Amino acid sequence: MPSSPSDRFDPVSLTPTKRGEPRRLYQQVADQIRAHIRSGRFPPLSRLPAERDLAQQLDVSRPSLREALIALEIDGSVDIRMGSGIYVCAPSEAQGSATQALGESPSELMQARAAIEGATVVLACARMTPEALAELRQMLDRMRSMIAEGVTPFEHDRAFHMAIAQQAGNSVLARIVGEMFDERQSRIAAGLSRKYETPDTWIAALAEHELIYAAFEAVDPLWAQSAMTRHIQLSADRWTRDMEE
Amino acid sequence: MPSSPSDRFDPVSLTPTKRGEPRRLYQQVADQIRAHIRSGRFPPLSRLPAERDLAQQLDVSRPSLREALIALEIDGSVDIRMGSGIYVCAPSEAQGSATQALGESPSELMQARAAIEGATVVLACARMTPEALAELRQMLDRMRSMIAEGVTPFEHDRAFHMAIAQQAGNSVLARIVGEMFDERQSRIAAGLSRKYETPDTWIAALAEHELIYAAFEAVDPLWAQSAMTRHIQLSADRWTRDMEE
DNA sequence: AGTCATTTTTGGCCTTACCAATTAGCGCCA
DNA sequence: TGGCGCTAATTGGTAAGGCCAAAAATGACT
Repeated sequence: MPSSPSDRFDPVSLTPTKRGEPRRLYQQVADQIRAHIRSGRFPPLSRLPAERDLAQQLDVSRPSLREALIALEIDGSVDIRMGSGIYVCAPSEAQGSATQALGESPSELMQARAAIEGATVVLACARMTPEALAELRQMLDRMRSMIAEGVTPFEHDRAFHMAIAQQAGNSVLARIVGEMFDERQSRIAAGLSRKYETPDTWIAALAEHELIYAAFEAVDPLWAQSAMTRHIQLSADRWTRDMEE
Repeated sequence: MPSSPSDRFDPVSLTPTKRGEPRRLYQQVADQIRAHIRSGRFPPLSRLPAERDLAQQLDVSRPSLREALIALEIDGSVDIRMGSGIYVCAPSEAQGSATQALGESPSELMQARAAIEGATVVLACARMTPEALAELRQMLDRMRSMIAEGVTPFEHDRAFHMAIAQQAGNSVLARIVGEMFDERQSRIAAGLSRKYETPDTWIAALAEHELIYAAFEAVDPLWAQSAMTRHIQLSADRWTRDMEE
């Protein structure tokens, strides 16, 4: 057996993060709402849309949204008043996992990701093993087949970056890489243009992933670094381009 | 039947405390499960009944039970494994929400700092200005004079690192650098050895800072990067050495 | 008999649809 | 003007079903 005796627990932030691929839906939704709050679209003390409407806007079912709201209620981000509505708590007591300051633009986020993940791949390259390489290969293959089927490989994209960060053998770095990835995802969902999901952009992203993989296979840290940096840069370009259309 | 609207004076746990009578159902259910765990009916590491069965036993619907389970998952009481079951966490690391640090060793923290700040100085080097350089110079001079007076220049050390991160022109990076610096400081304070503050270690740290400054002055990104990486590495060495004495 | 691949079963994940309970606003009437 | 009751809006909770992942049972092959 592969015997995965070493996962579970890991309550890194307030929201449990499993290294396993599929993040549960309520966590993703909670992140999205948190991002909306931070971005100012849901100002403090304001009431957000009704459960049903919000569920539709975020494209999830109402029970899933309710689960996300419970998570947000527990960490003090929102206040749910029966029969009245859901209200954003004053930021003073919102001590949720990632209380970030405003003024962090998407491009800055991506630049920071490029810098940090660029440094991470160098470490990962030094500790790369045949097993980890095979795991990355498998992820890319599944990503490719999903694209062919017209499905958006959101989670596989995340899993690829996380697997590399994990391979760097530093749980602090892995945590930060994961948090920054989620932050981007949340903001993409926030600007609900979602043209981002056209097959073309995913094909391009896959090709860049392949390049990173090739660098790992060649055990070439500098190549891996530049490939990762370039991938995130291009990803940012695609993102902003789609947003402004 | 589940409702029993007005009994249950049991405002335990960290669940939101509302004075209003009708506590939400998921909170009541979560409390029931917590009680069962404490009473030994659900021993640690055991698997509790399947969702469907448990919902029936507690006489609530499945969505309500799931909401309760999410609350328990967030505060670390249970671990939900898809396709496998719901398991009671070991009491050691249950509760206490903000237990972020577990599994993140000090050496990992410092390695992550070295990687991230190493990448940050490269960006900062590219945007370095005479004004920023003068500011760094001033910080180092004040640091030197404080050491001479036998005062520990804690804040100036932080300010030096933060000024560089700021100069990189990326607020996301600056935030992360600050958070990681503070994380180390808090852990130093936790392990109350504090021999760390001997003048010798500060003199060494100052010399390393001077080296970083010299690299900036020469506008040599690679030199700056290696100087910063080395500084953090040596800093980690001093720290761990002092800790184990 | 032992081992590996395959199938079946278990169990969590998510959705649609429905009804009930509560609150807030509005108009009505004294 | 002020209180009262009604209605619409909104959250609370339930039921049933399909889907997918993980473990357990099965069977074929060596």
